[in-house]
Order: sequence, then structure tokens, then C-alpha cells
Amino acid sequence: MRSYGEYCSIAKALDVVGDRWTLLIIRELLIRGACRYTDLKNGLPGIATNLLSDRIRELEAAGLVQREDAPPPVATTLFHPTGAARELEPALRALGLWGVRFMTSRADGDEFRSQWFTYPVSFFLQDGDPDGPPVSIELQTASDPMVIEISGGEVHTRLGTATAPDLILRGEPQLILALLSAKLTVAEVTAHGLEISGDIGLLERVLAHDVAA
Amino acid sequence: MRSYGEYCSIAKALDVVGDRWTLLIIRELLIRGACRYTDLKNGLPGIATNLLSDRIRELEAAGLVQREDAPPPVATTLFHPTGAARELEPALRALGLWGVRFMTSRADGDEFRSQWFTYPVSFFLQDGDPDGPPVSIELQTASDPMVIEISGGEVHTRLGTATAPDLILRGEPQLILALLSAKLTVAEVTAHGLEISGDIGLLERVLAHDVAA
DNA sequence: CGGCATCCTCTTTGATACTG
DNA sequence: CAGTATCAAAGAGGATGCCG
Repeated sequence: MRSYGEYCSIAKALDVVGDRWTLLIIRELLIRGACRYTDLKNGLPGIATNLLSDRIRELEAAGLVQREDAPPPVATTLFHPTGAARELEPALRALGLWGVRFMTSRADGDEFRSQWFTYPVSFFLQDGDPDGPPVSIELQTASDPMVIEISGGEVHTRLGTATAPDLILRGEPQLILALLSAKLTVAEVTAHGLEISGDIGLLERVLAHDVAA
Repeated sequence: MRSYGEYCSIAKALDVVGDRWTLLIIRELLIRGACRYTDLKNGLPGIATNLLSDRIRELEAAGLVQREDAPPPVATTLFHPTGAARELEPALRALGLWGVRFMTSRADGDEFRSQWFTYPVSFFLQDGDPDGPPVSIELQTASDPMVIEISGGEVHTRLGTATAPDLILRGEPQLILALLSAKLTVAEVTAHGLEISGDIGLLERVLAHDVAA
């Protein structure tokens, strides 16, 4: 990217991460941790492969990505986010929170990946009963399954399935999001086709009732 | 900007403000409030005038800017930031804080405008003595003069001069920044050419000693 | 298959000149 | 003051080829 040539910390930050796709690459690396090239490509639908390779190299040069030629059994290149990249998390969180306003409907053709639930979950869910038992919620969409684990006051997410989820939400991501953000009620999302099975009362424990969004 | 086509709030945010120059236009509007076209152009050195006019129109369409054809005596168009634009402030703050790491030296040819001090001042200064008397610090660089006003626990900045500043800092912005961020001492910045006059002890009151940057 | 590089087309940006 | 108009240069997108 061509520098803005401004002695301003916002402009300097954008000199490094303001290029198209760059912040989304950081998003994938922060959500998923070290990724293979193919993981990144899958998490960034629409990116041209030459652009991805260019951006990775630029991020390496800027010290935001570290490349590791992993030996067998991995036998592939892993791209790690560095500390400087992790320090961008507050900026990504702030942008993501601001962008929630555009998520009420899903544009035709918009791609979706389960891991993108990570930020919204962190915005909208909290453990309302830190002393309660550990519970898990499985999210099933057209993308990979994902699990929200609530335990001891902490809310975590990961790709994968739960062995015995306490609650399963199955359907369109925008319905799951409407439910988690309390924009729609259980009755409403069910009417729109979301399949809910398990301990519905669990939602009371995790829904944050004080989000400024 | 071409949409990323991803159902992710970060991608959606970048669909709106991810274009080159867009966040910097928001920066100017948030720092200065309603601006004339010429103010924006002056605060965005390097932008092509056709791009500025394009971006303003896009921001208007997105509901981040409101145009006002001010009647006399102003007799010019004013561009106001909307509430949605103001809600981007946390994102700009986070990016600006991250970008402070690139401010230790000033690249050759980097432009500077006094109002860009606003965010760094908010990062690094605080009123350590909320019950103390109101004081003001005037910053004099090659750009317009600027005033930091400390009073009742609050720190404010504005373009302009103070009638009787308690402290004047005059010299290169990177030296002022090094002083405010406590990267260099008074003795060091003075040795590098910063002219300091007035109540130096005042710095003790305002330097935040606990910034995570 | 994973990690690119090349080629080509199309879009966006930048620089400058000009206008009501 | 607040833009348009024009044109060259850079960047993005898409397809495909290559090599371990």
C-alpha cells in the first residue's frame, strides 16, 4: 500500500493494515490461531490466491505474521499471528461491534463461516452464573459446526462439536445472531425456522442484557 | 467499494469504511466536527479532490455524513458527522493507539496537522489533580497552534491559542509526542531542540504514568 | 494437495487542469 | 469554495499453470 504520508498514528496504522483484505486476514489469524494457506483461503471467500500470497508476505515484512515451515507430521507451512497482530484485537472488536448494525439481514450471496460467530458471541454472551455448572451450546449452520462453552464466568468458542451439548441451535446464522443479540425472541426465531433443542432456559444464563449495540 | 460478500460484522464494517481515505475523513470529522470541503482537503494532505468528493458522497449515502448548505454568514457547505460516524470513535481510538508504535520517528516528507495531536493527547495525558486550578498548554509546531486545556479532571484539546498558557511547547511534533508519551525526558527533548517555556512542573500533573502503549 | 507465479482484464486511484 | 473532467498508473479479480 502506498503510504498516506501523514504523521498521524491512525494513518500510520492504516499504512500497515489499511489495504483491502489485510484486516480480514488478521481476523482469521486471531480467531483461529496459526493457519495453513488453505485455511486462510477458505476463511476469506472471494480473495484471489495471488492477493492472499502478496498480503501474507507484506504482513510478514511488517512483523504481524510469522511463517513456520512445520516439519512432519504437519508437513505444511503455518502462518502464525505475532504479538503485534494480537494487539490489533481491540481495533477488530471495535470495528466488529460497529458493524453488527449491518447484520440484521443477510445479503443474497453473502458467504458465511462458523468461526465468524466468535466476535458476536463475545459481544452478546456472558456467563450470568459463574458458579453454575459448565454448559455447552452447539451451533449448526451450513458451515462447520461450532461450540460455545460457558464455564466459571468465561465464555469460549471453538470450531467442532460437543460430546453432549446442553443446547443445540440449528439454522440460518442470521437467526442465531438475532437470538443471541436478543433482537428476536425464541418464539420468533423458531417461527422463522430455527431449530432449538435442549435446555432453552440456558439462554437466560448467557444472554447479556446490557450490550450497547 | 466492492463488498467482501461475507456475513461477518467486521467485513460489513469494512464494506462501509474500508475504502482508502474513508477512515481518515471520519477522523477529521470527529476531531474537528463539521467541516467545509476545504477544511477536509487541508486535513487530508495527499487526497485527490475527485476522490474526496466521491468519498463524501459515499459517506452521505451510508448515513455517516450529513451535508448542510449553510446560509449566510457561513454561506458554504458544511459536512457534519452523524451519530453513526461518532460511534466509530472506539475503532479509531483502537487503531490510533496501535499505530503509536510507528510514531517514534517522522518519515521524510510526512505531513503534519496539529489536530492530529488530539488522539495521542487523549492516550497519554490525564488530569492527575482534578481539584487543581485550570491550566493550559500551548503546542506550537510548523502547523497551526493548538491548546490542551486541563481542568476539573478533564483534558480537552482545540485548535487555536491560549490567552495566558501556563506552558508552551515549541518544536517538532515528534519531540512533543516523545515528551507526552514519556518516551523521552524534558532534558532529552530540550537537547533535541524542543523549546519549553513556562511551568515545567505542570507536566507532572498531566503525564499519565500507566498507559499500555 | 499446498503454496504459490503469470497473464490478462477491469476497476480504482492519483495528478492536474478547469469551472460555476 | 466546492467541486468536474480527463487521463495515466497502480491495484484488484479471475483463470490458469507450475512444482514439490
